[in-house]
Amino acid sequence: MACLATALIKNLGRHIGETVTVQGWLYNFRSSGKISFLIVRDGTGLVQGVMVKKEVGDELFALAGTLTQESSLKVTGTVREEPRAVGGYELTLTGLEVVGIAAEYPITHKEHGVDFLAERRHLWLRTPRQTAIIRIRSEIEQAFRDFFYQRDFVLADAPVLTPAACEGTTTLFELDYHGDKAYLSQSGQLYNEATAAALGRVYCFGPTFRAEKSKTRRHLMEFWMIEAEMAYYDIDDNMKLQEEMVCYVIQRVLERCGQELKTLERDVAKLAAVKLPFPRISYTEAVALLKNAGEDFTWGDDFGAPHETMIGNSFDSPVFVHRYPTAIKAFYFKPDPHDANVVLGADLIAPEGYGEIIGGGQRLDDLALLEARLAEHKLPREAFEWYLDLRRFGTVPHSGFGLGIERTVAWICGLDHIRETIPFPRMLHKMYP
RNA sequence: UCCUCGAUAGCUCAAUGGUAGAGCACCCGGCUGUUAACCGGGUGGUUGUAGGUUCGAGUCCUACUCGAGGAGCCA
Repeated sequence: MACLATALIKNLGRHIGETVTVQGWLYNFRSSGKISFLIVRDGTGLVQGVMVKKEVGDELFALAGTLTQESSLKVTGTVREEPRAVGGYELTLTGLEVVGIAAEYPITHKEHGVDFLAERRHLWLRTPRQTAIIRIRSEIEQAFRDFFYQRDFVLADAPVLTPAACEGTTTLFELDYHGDKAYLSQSGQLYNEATAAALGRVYCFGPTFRAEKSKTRRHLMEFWMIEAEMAYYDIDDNMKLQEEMVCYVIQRVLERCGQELKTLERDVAKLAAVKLPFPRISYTEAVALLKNAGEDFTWGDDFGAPHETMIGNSFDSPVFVHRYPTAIKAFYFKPDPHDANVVLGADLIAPEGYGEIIGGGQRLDDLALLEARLAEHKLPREAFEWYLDLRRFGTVPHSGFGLGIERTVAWICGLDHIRETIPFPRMLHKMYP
C-alpha cells in the first residue's frame, strides 16, 4: 500500500475529504458481522474508523476481527465529519496494518478499584481521563515557565542531593554519599536565596522528597515544586506576584485545555471565578474565623487539614493567610517589624478543600538574628555557614515561595486524590511500577 | 505511629451460620450505524493467610498480611 500522509487525531478537522493514516492503538472494537467500528487512540484523541465488509474485502475485514483491545495499528481512511462519532470526525477505512496484537488487556472499560489500577499505572495512563490530567499538568508547567520567562526570571535549578536538612523539621530520605551522609532535597529554597543574590529574580523547578509517614489524598513521598526567590521583594510584593502567577496559569488552562477539562467533568465556572486580587487575612484573623465557625482553636497552634479546608471554603478564590506565630514557622522567616510574635510568612490556601498550595514569605536578612534562630532551632551551624555568607556579603530584603505542582494540578483538575496528578506517584509503601 | 473500614471468579460486586452467584472480560455463534453495542451458548473459585467456635463457617471469634480513608506533618 502506498504510504499516505499521517495525521494526529486532534488535527483530523484539517483533513476533511483527504485520505490519511492514523498510527495508534485500538481503544474499542464493535462488529455486526458485515460492518465494524474500530475506535483508535493515538494519544491526542479518539477517532472511530468504519470498515464495511463488501467494500474492503473479506481478508481485511477478517483481519480487523482479530484485533484485541490495545493492539497497535495503523489505519488508513478518508476523513469526514460525523456528529454521531466521538470527536466529531470519522474515518471510512480502506487500509489496516497490524503492528502488534495485544495480549488480553487487564484494564477494561468497566470499573476498577484503585489498588488494581495503581498496580498497573503504566497501563492506566492510557485511559482518556489519565491522559487528560497529564496534558493539563504539562500545560500548567509550561504556563509557569512562560510566566517567569516573561518577567525576566532566570531558571536556576537547585540540587537534589543535599548535605543537610533545609528546615530541620521534616523527615528526609538519607543515602550514602561516598561515605558521607546525604539527603534527598526537601526544598531548593536556601539555594534559591543564593542564586537570587546572583541573578536578582530566580526560580527552580524539580522534585522534592519527604520521608514523612503521610498517607492521605494530599501527600506524596516525591513531589514537584516550583520555587521562586526575589531580591528586594517584601511580603506584599511576594503575594502580588503569586496571585498574578496563579491567575495566569488558570487562564492558560481554561484557554487551552477545554477538551481535557470536559473529559474530567470539571466545573470550570469555579476556575473562572478565580479573580485578582486574592483575599488576604492574617493568621490572627483566620483564628477568629475558625472560632466564629465554632472551632475550638488556640492562638499559636498550627492549622490542621480540616482548619485549612474551613478557611479555604470561606472564599471563592485562593486566600492568603499571612503573619503566622514565629514558633510554628521555620527559622528563616523575617519577624514582622510591628509585632515580634509573628513572622512575614504567607501561605496560599486553595478553594474547594484543596488546602495549602503555596508556602512562602519574606526571609530573615539580618545576620545576627539569623544566627540566633539557627541556635534556637538547634540546627548545625557549620552546615549553614554558606547560607550565613549571603547575609555577610550584601544582604538585601528578599522573599520567595514554593508551590506544589501536584496539589495545584489536583485543584485545577478537580481530582479527589493526588495520586492521579503525576505519571508515577510515589506513595507511602507503594512505588511500583 | 495512631484511628476507622475492607479483602469472595481476570475485574466490579452479591450470597439469614445450611448446595458459592450475577454483570463485564475471555472463547464460540448471530447481527450493515454501533456508542461501556446488543442477542444466544461456554470456560472460569484452596472465599487474603493461620488458628478457633460449631453437626455445619464466605458469614461468628483471635492473630497476622495486604489495601483504602482519615489524623499528625506538610506542598
